[in-house]
Amino acid sequence: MRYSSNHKAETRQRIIGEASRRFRKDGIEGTGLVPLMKALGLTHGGFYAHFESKDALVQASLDAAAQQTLERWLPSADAAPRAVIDHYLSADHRDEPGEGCPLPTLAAELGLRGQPSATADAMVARMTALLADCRLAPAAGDEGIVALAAMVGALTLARAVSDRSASDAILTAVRGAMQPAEPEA
Amino acid sequence: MRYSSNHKAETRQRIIGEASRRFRKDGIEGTGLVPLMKALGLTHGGFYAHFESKDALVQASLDAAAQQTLERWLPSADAAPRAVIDHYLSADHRDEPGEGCPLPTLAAELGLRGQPSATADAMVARMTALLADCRLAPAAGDEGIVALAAMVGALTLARAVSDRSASDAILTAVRGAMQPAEPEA
DNA sequence: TGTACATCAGTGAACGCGCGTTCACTGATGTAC
DNA sequence: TGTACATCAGTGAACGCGCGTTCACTGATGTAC
Repeated sequence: MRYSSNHKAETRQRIIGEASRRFRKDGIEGTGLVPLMKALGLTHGGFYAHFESKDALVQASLDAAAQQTLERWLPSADAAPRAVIDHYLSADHRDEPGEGCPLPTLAAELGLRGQPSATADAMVARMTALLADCRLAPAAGDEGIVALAAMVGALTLARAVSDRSASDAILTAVRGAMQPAEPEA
Repeated sequence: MRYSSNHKAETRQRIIGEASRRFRKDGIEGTGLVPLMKALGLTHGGFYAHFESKDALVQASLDAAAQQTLERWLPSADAAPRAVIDHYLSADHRDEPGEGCPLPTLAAELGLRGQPSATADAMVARMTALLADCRLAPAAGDEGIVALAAMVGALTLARAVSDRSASDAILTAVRGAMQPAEPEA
């Protein structure tokens, strides 16, 4: 079977799209190439006509997920930053990891696979810039949970990022922001 | 070979200790029972004299890691909360996931395995109480990274926790704390 | 005190399974003549 | 315009491997007599 000139590129994009969803939803280890290709109506043997290895697909899919997430949010971020934040921290986003930000799902897995990724670096940088004017002011009674989220998030990101000094900067920034009530002398 | 009366209990504890380190360092999927038992000088067949399944070991190891982490930090937390926070957000803690807090490593994996754990609930509750008096005050220029860490951490924790209303509370608290600079009208 | 036996933590071979990857092959279509 | 051929995206069987789990067995030791 011979196909139209852009058929191969289209198939490649379909593989990346499905993979980027599955990696976020089921993790990298939890996503097999056989079921992935089958879901697209293809056989697994054809995979290697498009990618050198599963790792190459991981890289391409992570890039796609990062770009898709940023493209969806960046335009509205300046006009309505509240809406972006509300969506990020919504039950919908929590319950649909396959469609959402790749950092919470994939950062930990990249970190423990010993595969910190430059894509994570870039995404962290872009999101940080996006949030540069954001103040953190927990309501009374919520200080603990907000502090814990920042600590867990900081460690997760610091392990995922490939640039060592960027990783250090994440830890330093959050460490500096934490102001525990010191015990009375 | 028959052993002293507490030999079996000791072996069980050795398995849990090694597993809890490996799960944090390499992930649940990334930790095989064969290499795990071999590292303890045992054969894998004997595993099932101690645990019903790998999932049972995951549960026991997660409990052990949570308890160990809390026991190490709770005593000094009242006297020196700054020291606890500084260690949590240190390069050492980042680089030694096997010895550290199980939340950053395991929360995402539990969440995507669809295995939210009551142990995560309990650990989040204890840590939140520990940090209840903590104010968040990022230095100028660090607002973005601190905000991103809190968002990523919140989503990671919200996916790991088994109690739905506790999960909602994490999202709501962090959402409420985020105060973006609104654009000029 | 000495012997026979029951216990049971640990052994090691085997199971079926899904994984990532390889490879000889197919066959519809664009191209050359 | 009609025919022969080259291309190459996709097929499907096969590979070795490590996984979680099962199970018949071992053999040192505590217990019963």
